[in-house]
Parts: sequence; structure tokens; C-alpha cells
Amino acid sequence: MKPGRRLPRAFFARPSTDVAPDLLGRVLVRALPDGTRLSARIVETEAYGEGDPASHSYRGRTPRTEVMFGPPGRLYVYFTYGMHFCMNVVVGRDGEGAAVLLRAAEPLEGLPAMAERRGTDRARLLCSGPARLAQAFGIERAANGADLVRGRDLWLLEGAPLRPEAIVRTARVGVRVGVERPWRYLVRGDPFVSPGRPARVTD
DNA sequence: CGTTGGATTGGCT
DNA sequence: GCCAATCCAACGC
Repeated sequence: MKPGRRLPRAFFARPSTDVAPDLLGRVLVRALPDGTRLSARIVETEAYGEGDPASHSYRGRTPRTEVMFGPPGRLYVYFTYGMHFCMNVVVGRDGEGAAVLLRAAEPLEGLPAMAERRGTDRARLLCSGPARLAQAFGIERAANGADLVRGRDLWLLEGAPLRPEAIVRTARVGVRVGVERPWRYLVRGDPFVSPGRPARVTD
């Protein structure tokens, strides 16, 4: 698989429910300060948008969600459960609070570096879950707001998008409201999808 | 200012 | 399957 070029700004300037499934099969790349290159093929995402009670942007702009309301193509990182970071790609128009949560990926390059951060060698456990993925890539508070289109530390390559038939849509994982929206997207049968179980499946 | 619970994970029963 | 870990944003007073 040829990873191809970087995804352009226009890719992200669309509704979260368009971008989320289109991110499957794309390749997330990180250039670490020491020169190590990490990459992984995205296999699971979730869409969050305006008027969505499960979205952090639902109650308007706050210091935490400011990046979500900014221009598309940037990274939105949040801290949760007192110990985990999760990463999102900001989408939609500037001023609109929308993003796509990156939930799982298949490690491609830099597995030893990922294993060191994750504390395990097992490939399935490196990036299969939103907090695991962020930890494997060394994404923390400092990466919040990073530009994926022009930045030199983190970006997304075209990779190979999935055919619609290869994409499964289910309810989102871990949300208590907005459960009725089937906005979790995953690659059908992919072993690197997270173990998180949605409240309701619409496969 | 005090309270509440979270877009999770991993270890233990 | 259950639950603790561990911080802090958001909200209510």
C-alpha cells in the first residue's frame, strides 16, 4: 500500500459524519523529536458535531473546547478519567464545533517505540482504543491545536480509503447521551478495532 | 467554592 | 463482569 500524499485542508472542511468514515484506511504519521517515525492505519473513528449532546462542543465554546471551534485540520486533545489523553481531528467550518475521535489503528512503523510507551509488545494492544492510540503516539496536552495539514510533527497521509461495503457503522462507545446516533465507524472484521462495546449496534 | 462524573483502561473476582 | 485509578472541566450555589 502506497501511503500517498498528505490529506489537504479541504478534506477536513466537511461534516464530521462525512470525514469520520473517510478517515478509515488513512495513515497517521508522527515524527518524534529523536527522529523516530511512527505510523498507523486508522481502523476506527467516531463523529461528534453541532447539536450533538455527546459532543464536548455541545455547551458552546470553553477553554477546553476552543480548538474544536477553530479551523479544520487541527488536532483536538482532551484529558479524561484523570489519566488518559484522546485525540480528535477538528472538522467542519471555522467557528463550528465538530471533530472526529480517532479510536483505533493498526501499527505500521515505529512499533518498538510504541511498545515502550504502552508497556506491552502485543501489536493488538498498541493502538486499539482512543487512549492507547494517543499514548502510543506520545500525544499529550502539548499537541492540542497542532496543525495536521502543515505541521512537521504529526500529519495524515491518503493511504487507501475503504469501500462503503467494508465499513461498519455502530453506536458510539462510552457515551450516555446521543447514543441513538450511529456515528462510530470501523473497518469490517479488522483485528485492530478497539474492544470498546457500543450501547446499541446497528450493523 | 464544592460537587460530580467523564468520548478509558487494566487488573482482579 | 466489576471497579479503582486519578485529575479536572463544567456547573450549581
